[in-house]
Amino acid sequence: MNEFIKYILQFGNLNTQQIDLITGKAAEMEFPKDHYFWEATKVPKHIGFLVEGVVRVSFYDNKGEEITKYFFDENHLIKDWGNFEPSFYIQTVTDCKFIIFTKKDWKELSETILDWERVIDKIMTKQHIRKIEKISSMISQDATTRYLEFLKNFPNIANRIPLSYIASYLGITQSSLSRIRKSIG
Amino acid sequence: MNEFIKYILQFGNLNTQQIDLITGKAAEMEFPKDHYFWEATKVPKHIGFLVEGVVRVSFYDNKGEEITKYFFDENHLIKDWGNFEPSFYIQTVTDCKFIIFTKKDWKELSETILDWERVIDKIMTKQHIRKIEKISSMISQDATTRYLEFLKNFPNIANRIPLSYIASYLGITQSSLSRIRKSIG
DNA sequence: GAAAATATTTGCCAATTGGCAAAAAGTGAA
DNA sequence: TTCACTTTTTGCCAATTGGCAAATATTTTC
Repeated sequence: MNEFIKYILQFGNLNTQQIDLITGKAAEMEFPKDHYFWEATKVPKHIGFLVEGVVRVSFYDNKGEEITKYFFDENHLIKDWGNFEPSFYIQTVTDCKFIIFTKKDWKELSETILDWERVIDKIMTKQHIRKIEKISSMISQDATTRYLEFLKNFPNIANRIPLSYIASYLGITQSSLSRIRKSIG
Repeated sequence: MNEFIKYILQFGNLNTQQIDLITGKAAEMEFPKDHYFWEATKVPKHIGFLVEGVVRVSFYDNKGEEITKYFFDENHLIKDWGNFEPSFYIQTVTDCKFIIFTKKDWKELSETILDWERVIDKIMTKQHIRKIEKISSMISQDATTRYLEFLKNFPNIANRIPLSYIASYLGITQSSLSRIRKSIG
């Protein structure tokens, strides 16, 4: 929980009272590895702050192949969780710890804490920009470089999640990734 | 100018008075094709709304090659214009029409118009998300598909700007792009 | 633990793309 | 127009990646 507050405080000031209000509404939730939120969106349909673990977002392309679109890791705010395109799947790829807010509670925070929405916007903007940097730096790199980049970004999961997740994220085939892995030892 | 107001109004309500305030501070500026802002950042260092034309952002990679990182086209708000990494170049690739605000005027708008910053944040968020969609859909596509995608996004410039701009944007060599062009007629 | 199911690696060959250099085409200046 | 310069195209070959299928390896289930 402290992680979350600490994270928020980087983007704006909050007094003790406001912090208490937030923590009062925040619910910690843990999900095991491989949990799909898709069938279970009922609960965390609102806002989820990923405290620990890695999540991936995937979809099925027009060939029916499942493509990993993003990975999220620690300290990532997932807003509009329920508003992802319906064809997107959200899945934990490791055990995960979230902080969840219901829509109602979130609304109350917006109304009570001046600047709340602005702080959240700032966070989302930062996340978006980082994502753009990450993705666009992948273009024009060969597959090996992209994989090394992935290893840097997600050092702890490479050998614990299916190869296919990473391969589709990198935009290459499983076989190619397997060969790349071999070649870099 | 109307374009700009029309665009803003999609993201929030403004009354006549507010609109007048905005248009009073907005300066239309035109720049010819191939104008680099880099050496001339003095003027438009603040906020620029691209009304007409296409702009590209580029940088030099570690091999000393100039890479086109983004193209922007109509109805794009360039915020923090002066805050692009110093190593980035901004250049018009066609004749362009901008609406420019000075830092001072912009600040006044923020202070006078309630929600102004929030509206702008919404716009930036939308732009970021679109960019993420655009870029990430390019990964895992072969070069021909990426070029066709580029043609869809920027239908009017493909044959009017240097091949090298497009090639580096797509992450391929000029020769490859030349061959692709030939192959798709 | 054994069998079944799933995931990964490998082999083989084809398609794509890169690297380099030369040729061709286009552009601008005098 | 002609010459110099820049951009684009092409040829040639190498490196990378894809596609498919079979072989291994790993994980799950019973």
